[in-house]
Amino acid sequence: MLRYCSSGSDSKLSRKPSQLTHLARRESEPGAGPKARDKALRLHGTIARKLGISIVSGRFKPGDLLNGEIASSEQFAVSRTAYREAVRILAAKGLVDARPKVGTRINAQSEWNLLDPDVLDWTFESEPDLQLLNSLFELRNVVESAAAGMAAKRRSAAHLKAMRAALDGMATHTLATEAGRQADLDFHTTLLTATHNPFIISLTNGVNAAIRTTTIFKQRERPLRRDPLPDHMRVFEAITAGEVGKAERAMSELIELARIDTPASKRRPRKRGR
Amino acid sequence: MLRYCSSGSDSKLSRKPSQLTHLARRESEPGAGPKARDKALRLHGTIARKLGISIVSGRFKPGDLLNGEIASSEQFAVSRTAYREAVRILAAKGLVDARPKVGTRINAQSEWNLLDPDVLDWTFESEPDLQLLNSLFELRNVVESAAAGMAAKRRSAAHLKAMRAALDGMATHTLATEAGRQADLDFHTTLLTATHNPFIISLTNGVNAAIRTTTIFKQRERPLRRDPLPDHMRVFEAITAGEVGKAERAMSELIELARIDTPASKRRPRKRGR
DNA sequence: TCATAAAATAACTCAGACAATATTTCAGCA
DNA sequence: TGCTGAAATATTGTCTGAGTTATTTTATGA
Repeated sequence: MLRYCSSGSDSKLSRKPSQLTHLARRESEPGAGPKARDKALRLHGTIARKLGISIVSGRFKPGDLLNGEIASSEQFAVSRTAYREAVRILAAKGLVDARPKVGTRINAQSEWNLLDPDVLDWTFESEPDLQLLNSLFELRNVVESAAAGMAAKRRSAAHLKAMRAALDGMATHTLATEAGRQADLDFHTTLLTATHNPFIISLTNGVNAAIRTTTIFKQRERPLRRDPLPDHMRVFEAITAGEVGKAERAMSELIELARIDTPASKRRPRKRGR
Repeated sequence: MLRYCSSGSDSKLSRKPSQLTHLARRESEPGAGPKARDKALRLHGTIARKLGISIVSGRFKPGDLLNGEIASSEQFAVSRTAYREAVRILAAKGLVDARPKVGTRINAQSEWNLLDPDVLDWTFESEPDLQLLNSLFELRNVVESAAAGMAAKRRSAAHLKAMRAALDGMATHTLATEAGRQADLDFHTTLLTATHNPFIISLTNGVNAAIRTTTIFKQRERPLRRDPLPDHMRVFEAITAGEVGKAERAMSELIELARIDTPASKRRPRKRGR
């Protein structure tokens, strides 16, 4: 019996939300971790996030109808305005479809913008499903390997210089430090820039961000198995030499290494039976 | 349809239809304005589209501030509510960033969700920029070729059957008819389904839709150069035989053919200077 | 039976007020 | 002077309650 009603919640006022008390805020988090996730979400943003997680996690299923605006806004203890803006966000990402007289219906998964950064974030927020994570690495492998090949053809001297600097940064600081991770990110960002393909840049940026947070999140449990620096060096050398195939293969190895080091997906999914 | 939560709140208070005051009616445009491609876009959708096109087309540049909500809503002759929901859509797609006291700022292109179906649509709405279109075909080539390879490994008998049926449809009706184009779409959709990778499905669906409309739009100017059916057959045969590399190469050829047949990009852009 | 019109319902739009949030300004003090 | 912190300010954010529109369902008539 799923219900996202606030029945058990600490709603002070039963009805008449005239001056609603400040809802639970999610600022705190004084951790020294990356503030990337700290975006100062507003009311509509938090509700979109809640609903979005409920949808991508499967708690709400495609074809289901959300409750009406009045009912839903009351459940969340917000105004219809805020709730509607939240729904608007979800509709913009293809998760739902709102129509007069019909209601707000959850779309089929094929309609979702799965590669939207927020949707990716919500997807891997709760349960980093193993199957799904491997699918994401599969796509990343395809796209980023090709990107390395393009970079080998199209990189400029400035690109090479920036990548070398990033590798130096990775060497001095390790990946355990924030500075080291920043250098890693710089390397990949520069490589993508060298492709001169805005779509590949947009796609890979979002995907890597999602994977990175997933990785960081679980990182404490155990250290990296292998030093990723040599693999990065191989990619860099191939790009410097302008060897397309070599760059592609080196990047593919690098990503496969990253996949193996991502805790949630230890085993290779070779049981892809039909 | 199951509903979340109790449906107890059926507050049917008396809604007395008091005398109707005629509000300010927005100008009823005699069919000339926005129409055609949208399926019953509402007001906020229409404005989001207008603004979105202004942004992706470069009329509004990154870093610029949009006018304030009151000014903008007056400019569009809509309420602040509708305008705000439009901005919310754009923000959900990464095009803008709205913050109190600062205003609504247009993000850098690297922040945009370029692969969002709507953003793609808006991008190729006005001016199918040659460079950009080739970048999109480049991505499509990478991803969909790999998808064909995956399909060769993972397809089921049902997939093969559906693809064969689609090919038959393409043969009987030509691509000049709607039924033929539907069969073409079915073929590609089935192929993607066979990859079992939701991200690749989501990505390619959106990209192909954008390319398709661009192609269809310009189609009248001249007929196709070459019959695409043989190329499709080669892809199908390779997938049937389970030959990964062959399927990848065949799909790559197919996409290259499509690129060449897309009017906006006649010549190969080989001057990709660094 | 089918086409057409009326009713019902949900999202949609409107208007105006107030609140929250950053930026900017400026007073107070070392 | 130069710095710190509080207040003014401008903009988005949220709330309320009403009326409007689109779409489905039902009723009606030929």
